[in-house]
Amino acid sequence: MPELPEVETIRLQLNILLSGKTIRNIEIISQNSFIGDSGFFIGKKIISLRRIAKMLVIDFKDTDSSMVVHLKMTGQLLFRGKKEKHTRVILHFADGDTLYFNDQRRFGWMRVMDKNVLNRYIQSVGPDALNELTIDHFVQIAKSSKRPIKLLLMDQMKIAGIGNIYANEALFYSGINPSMQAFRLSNEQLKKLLTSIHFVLSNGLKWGGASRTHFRDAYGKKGLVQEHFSVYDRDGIACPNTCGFTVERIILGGRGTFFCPNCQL
DNA sequence: GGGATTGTTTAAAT
DNA sequence: GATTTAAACAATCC
Repeated sequence: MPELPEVETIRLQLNILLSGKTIRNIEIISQNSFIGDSGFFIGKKIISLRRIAKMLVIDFKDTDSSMVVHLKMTGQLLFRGKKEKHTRVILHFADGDTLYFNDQRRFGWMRVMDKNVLNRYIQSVGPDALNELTIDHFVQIAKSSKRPIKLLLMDQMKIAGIGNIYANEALFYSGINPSMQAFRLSNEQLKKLLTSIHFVLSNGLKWGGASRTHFRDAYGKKGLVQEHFSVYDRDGIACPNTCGFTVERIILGGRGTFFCPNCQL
């Protein structure tokens, strides 16, 4: 479930913990969890970590390839972890430190990615929802789409970093129905929505991410966002605005969608 | 044992 | 051709 705040939480931690370290060995426990030749990174030194949309990019000195990680639903990256049932890959560093990649459902992956391939991907994703998205660009994106606004928010090719949790929450804070066609929203509504997006994402980061089920930070700690959910995973529970209605759950684009039918029109 | 779960990709449809 | 929708996929839990 890691979305922008969760991945960014881990990136900030690992950037400090791993920068300067040299890979001694990569232990692959589940073959499918590491794509490409892991041997490529042995002896290579980490420069720093980047986040592209929901992916983590580890850059190394003197190479044209990076190590890219996608946590998908249940992935975890634990610094100095220990081997457990769902450990898929272990990075061993020259100084004896370790990084464990655990992934219960094995949807996530680590891979070797050539700079050209990575740059092509970077070109294809939209502006980062937290750091790059301007109101002008947001209006332009919204006005040119007939899709329900929630699906547009979650489309990484249009806007990068927002997943199901933060899409639902941002729409609640801006009082917009998730099914509303994007181009029908007024400039005023879009402005409010962008403010809400920045609000829920920066709060998500402040609280260390959402750990409803699997998410843990690099130290194995849970985030606190789930204690602040307004609508996500709260169907049948009273609207936080105490308007007298309860949160409803519908399916939109095949995904669970939560909203207050009274406060979000 | 079927349905729900996620983000991404690919194919099909408009 | 571009935009949009649907299905498929990875694997596991309840």
